[in-house]
Amino acid sequence: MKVLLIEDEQELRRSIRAFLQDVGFLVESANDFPSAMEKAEQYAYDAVLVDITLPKGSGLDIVRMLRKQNPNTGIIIISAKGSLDDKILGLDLGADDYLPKPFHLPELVARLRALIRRKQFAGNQAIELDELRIVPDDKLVEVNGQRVDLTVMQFDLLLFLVANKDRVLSRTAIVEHVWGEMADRLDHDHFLYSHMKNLRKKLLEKGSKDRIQTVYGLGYRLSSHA
Amino acid sequence: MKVLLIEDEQELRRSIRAFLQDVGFLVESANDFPSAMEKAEQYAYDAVLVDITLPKGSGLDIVRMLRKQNPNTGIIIISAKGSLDDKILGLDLGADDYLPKPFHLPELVARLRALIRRKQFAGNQAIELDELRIVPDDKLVEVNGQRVDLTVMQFDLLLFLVANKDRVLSRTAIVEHVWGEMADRLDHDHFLYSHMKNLRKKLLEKGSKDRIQTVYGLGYRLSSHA
DNA sequence: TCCTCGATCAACAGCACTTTCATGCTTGCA
DNA sequence: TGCAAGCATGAAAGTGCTGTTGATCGAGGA
Repeated sequence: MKVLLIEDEQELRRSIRAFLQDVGFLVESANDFPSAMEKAEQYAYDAVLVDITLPKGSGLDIVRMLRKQNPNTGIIIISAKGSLDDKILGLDLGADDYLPKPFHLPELVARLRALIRRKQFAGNQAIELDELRIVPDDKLVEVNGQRVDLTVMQFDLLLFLVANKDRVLSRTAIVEHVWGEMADRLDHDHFLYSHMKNLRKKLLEKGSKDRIQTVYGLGYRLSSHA
Repeated sequence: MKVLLIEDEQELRRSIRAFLQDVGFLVESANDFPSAMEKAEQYAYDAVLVDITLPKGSGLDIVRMLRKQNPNTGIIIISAKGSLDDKILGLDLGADDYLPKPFHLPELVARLRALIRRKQFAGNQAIELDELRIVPDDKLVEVNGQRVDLTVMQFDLLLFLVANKDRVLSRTAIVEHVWGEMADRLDHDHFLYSHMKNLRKKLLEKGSKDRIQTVYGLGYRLSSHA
């Protein structure tokens, strides 16, 4: 996994780089706008981490260019400005995630991993698992060629399960990823039960295999070879 | 999270131990070289804190041994010698971090937590033993490619056995490591018998080799070359 | 405005897992 | 060989987790 790190503060750049390399990424880095642009144009990365405030330019321009050039590159904005505008603008331009400084490095790694996994399923490519077919961009799910109408929540839930197939996912992890920030509430589990039930029901009704398994005491797992 | 603390100064050892336990670590400690070596060899810890200057030996030898034995154990050197040589030597030998005395305990905890998290991310790899395959993060166990559904207890138990493969583990040690603090109020032997039985049964059912051996009067051992 | 549908939430019933218990088998040693 | 201690087994009790049902709430459409 190849990552481009665009960050002008030397100390931060070093620590991020070291940490990422520690956990197995290949890292290249750039410390100002021109060199970042050059590297970003020249090579294809799996993911790019970009600071918004750079010497001689704005990270937002890099985001714009990257997105135009290659839709498969994951883009995470890291920015000191906690400003909502920046966040919205960045995501509008096509960034995939936004991480305000200061952040914990393991958090960055987690998001990076999640992003790369997601990207593998992106594009307009369908994900196929025997009888199950999912087209993320079209929000389409089919079982044996027959369309299954899912609500947005159910769709996102299914996508997250499929993107992490054969892994046990904790309820907490699921809620955090699918419902995002509003996950602070207490009574997570019970409303997840309901959504799970509805999702399973709809899939089974259409004749899908019983792929979503409950792992007692841990969470859920979607099996690829049911 | 299990930590081994190797430190000869009694007062310091006590305060570190107390502090770490307060914030939720399970702590074992050793106060001289031989006993440290014994414990370090005997069990797999999540992390080891080791003082360089010890009675009857050097902490550096412990670092060397630990690193050779188990790449997944985090190692932090704590040393009064601020000498650069020691630091470099220690890190070269495979320690993950270096903390000169005197230090603040919260600082130690912070580094310890960071280290363990990093190690967990790095340790995302599967453990393979012929027909047996374990992916800790996915809570996945496979025998000849076929999934084995284990309960949480069974999984933790198996992981501990595998992490200490080819080593005889006493019942007490197993219970303490897998069940942690609540180990006191349990009827040790009897319920371990049950869990062992269930674990063996599930593995054998899927066609695994008979790896878990009973060592009469001592405990159990999981063989890597069954 | 009412109506419908989906999201959320609480309560309860059922079940899986854990732990204990009673019993019988195996091992090491005299 | 016999006996004590150590170990395995199956069954059953107890605990906590999960699925289900159904009520409430709010958004969007008629």
